[in-house]
Amino acid sequence: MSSAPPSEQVRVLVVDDEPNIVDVISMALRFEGFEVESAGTGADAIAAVAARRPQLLVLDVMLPDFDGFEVARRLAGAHVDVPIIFLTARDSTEDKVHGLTLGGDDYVTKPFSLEELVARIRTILRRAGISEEASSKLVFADLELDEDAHEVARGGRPIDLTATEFRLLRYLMLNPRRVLTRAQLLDHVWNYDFGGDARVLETYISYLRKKVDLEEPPLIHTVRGVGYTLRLPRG
Amino acid sequence: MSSAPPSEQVRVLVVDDEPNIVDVISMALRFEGFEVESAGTGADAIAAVAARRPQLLVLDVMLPDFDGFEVARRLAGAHVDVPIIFLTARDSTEDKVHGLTLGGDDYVTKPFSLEELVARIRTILRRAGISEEASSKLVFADLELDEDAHEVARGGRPIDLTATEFRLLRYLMLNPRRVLTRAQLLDHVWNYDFGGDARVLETYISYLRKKVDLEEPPLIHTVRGVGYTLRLPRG
DNA sequence: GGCGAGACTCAGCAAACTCACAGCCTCGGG
DNA sequence: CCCGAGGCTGTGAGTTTGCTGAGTCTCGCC
Repeated sequence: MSSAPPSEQVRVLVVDDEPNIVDVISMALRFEGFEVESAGTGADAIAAVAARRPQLLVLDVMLPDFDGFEVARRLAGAHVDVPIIFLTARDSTEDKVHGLTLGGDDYVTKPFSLEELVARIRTILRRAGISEEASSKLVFADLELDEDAHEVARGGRPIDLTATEFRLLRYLMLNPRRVLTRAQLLDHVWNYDFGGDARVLETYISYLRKKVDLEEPPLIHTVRGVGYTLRLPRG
Repeated sequence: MSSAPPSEQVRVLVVDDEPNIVDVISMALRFEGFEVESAGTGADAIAAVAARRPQLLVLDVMLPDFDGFEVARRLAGAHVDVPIIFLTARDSTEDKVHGLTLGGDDYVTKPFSLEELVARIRTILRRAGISEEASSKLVFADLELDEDAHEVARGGRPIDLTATEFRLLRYLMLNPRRVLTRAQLLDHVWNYDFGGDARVLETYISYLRKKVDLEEPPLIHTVRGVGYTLRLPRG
């Protein structure tokens, strides 16, 4: 939603054996302007990489034939140098992934929010020089958010945000002046399997306001019956 | 109504097993300049998509054979990439819809107002680049309404409207210079199952006038015995 | 194992909104 | 000019919606 697709779309290969996950990720990435292929096994993944030469892999570590690390190893062995984002469960396999962020790679633990995944993808593409966008900074009025450094400042004064607060603010800043519905915010900022009380959103808006909007002109506005928006006070 | 149909009409497929709902939606959309097909079951829907290649689906989640999500899944499986607006009841199924705003998709909970539905359709077509209109702004004389930002201004001065006032004004602005009957206004702006006193309409016209039409040339005009219209004073 | 931070739930309060109603006003026909 | 139907608007009740402080639970860290 944020941006129009560039003249040349970036090709991404999504590898996961759960069709639901593949669907959700594919939809979101297509919508973000990526060209998406998918595969369900390690073997398919390697074949698809050879055939389509994607510029980035989103790769589940848990695959029916051999695991994601093995896929990465084989690609490296074949001198295919493509950045990878690993999807991992929040369990023991998480440890194995730790060393991976050393290369161009990164990982995201399931369940994740789509915002999270897209942000990682953008970061990696930027680092790899593939993306069109050079900056990792979002700016609205005197509010700044650095996606890479995970830093936020208002009027130059740094602000500490928790992970959820950060994601929420980032999504708002990606869509300034547009009213985002509760559904959109919940879908993008919370994990894809979040099934809880929708009122969390209000709680976090409240938190954000207390940290970000205490001073001067408030930027976070409620649009009753619709949702929230980031904008300068009017008139 | 709003605008002359583009050289090529946008094709919409409406899927619902309640003939009443299909009729109401179809009529409204045809009136808005869409080319409308309909189907009553999931199987029919898939066949119709294959045969007619609609550019958008309005899809009830509750269908006699298999549900709307399944239809979506099968279409995705067949690599048919068509945006979908799901119709859902305000109950447990509402939860399942969670995640749908991720892709190009969206949902509307029953009972909805036709204005609501049409607004969502326009937004999605705009986002998907299918619509002829790139802008989310409606303009009539010095009155402006931004659908994305949910902002209204008269002569540059911002105006605060409630949700209902906003829908009513939007419907008027979508049909400038045309006289809209009370029935049309009630049907489009209020939920289709609204059973209350038709005099609400007058109340809201009154509200709107106080907010929008206080200054200079009044734009909202009563056509006695018929309805209301948005136009410049004649003479 | 205890502690603290963060994520989420919950409930009560406050404000805003929707709608009904009723009396007044206006328009247009006779 | 008078009258009636149709339209307008102030008042207020009932409901919805949103905000916030307090509490629970989990998890990582010491």
